[in-house]
Amino acid sequence: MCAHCNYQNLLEEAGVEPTANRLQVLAVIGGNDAPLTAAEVFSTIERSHPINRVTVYRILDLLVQNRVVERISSGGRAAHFGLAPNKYHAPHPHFCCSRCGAVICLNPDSLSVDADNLQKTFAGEVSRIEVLVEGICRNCLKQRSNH
Amino acid sequence: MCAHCNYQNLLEEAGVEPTANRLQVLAVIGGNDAPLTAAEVFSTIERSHPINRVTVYRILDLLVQNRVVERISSGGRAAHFGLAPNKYHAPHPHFCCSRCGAVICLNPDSLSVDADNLQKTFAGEVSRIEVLVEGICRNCLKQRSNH
DNA sequence: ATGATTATGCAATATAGTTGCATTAACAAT
DNA sequence: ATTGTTAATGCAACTATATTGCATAATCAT
Repeated sequence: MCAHCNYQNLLEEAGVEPTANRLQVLAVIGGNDAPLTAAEVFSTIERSHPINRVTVYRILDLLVQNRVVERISSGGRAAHFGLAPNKYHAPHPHFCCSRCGAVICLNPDSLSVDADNLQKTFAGEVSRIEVLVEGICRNCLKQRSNH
Repeated sequence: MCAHCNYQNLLEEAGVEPTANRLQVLAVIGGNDAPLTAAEVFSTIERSHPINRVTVYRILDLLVQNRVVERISSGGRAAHFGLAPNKYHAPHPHFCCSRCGAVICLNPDSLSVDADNLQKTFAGEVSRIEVLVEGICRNCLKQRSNH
């Protein structure tokens, strides 16, 4: 759904063989405006094309490993997957509704994180900073005020 | 382990009946410098006092609900639990080692988050902002350089 | 004591993810 | 074309984590 993203190129640039299944997984994730769970990716693909659940998990791992896809820890149990930041997609925080479990991408500049001090006080190697905003989404707020 | 925290008071102020099990759970969490999984809390308590696994889950839910304890989404599968921010404990980011799974509390001012724009662009109700730093911890870095 | 409410225990179940091994596909070297 | 090699996928079984429903025990106000 993103005009800039050629999924075939994304995979090749990451050094990942662009098989049909991998392209499907990536297209489903890239075509969604909110990050999806593995189960959602699986059932979406399955509607049009037979694929195994385990294959989806393995492809997701592979794509996360190669930074094509980003694993987002939602408040709930299942991880969510979205396109990893790249030259067309700025890193951005995610919102998790603690009522309905929805995961939503927030505006990249709705929050700014200053990590300058981190290097000074922490001895590990940092690869990624994830910001998770928790609360009640608009829909759930509406429903709650209804009674 | 925290001189300021009286667990009994913490529970009472939160409106939670301070039963023996709840005090144990809270003491184990408060007495640890890094957030623990439910399984870790359970097995720690179990060593000195019989308790059911499910009870631990229920108490953790209750304490999270009442903001005595904070649920931290680590990179891995199991949630981690630490003391929720209160007047003696500033909110702080957490580090997750993607190699060994360790979860570590970072310095409260190692990262600063500016959420001013969030209200302007987001219609939900925000209750909490969680910052998760992912990477390789010091120990794993050492081990890796050993061969 | 009696009854109501809350907390805990126990067994069963659900959910998410992983593993081991078999099969198939892709492709290079004869 | 045939063979061998590697990579990708499928399938079944399994593991880890968390949740549920219902029974029992504890607590507390009458």
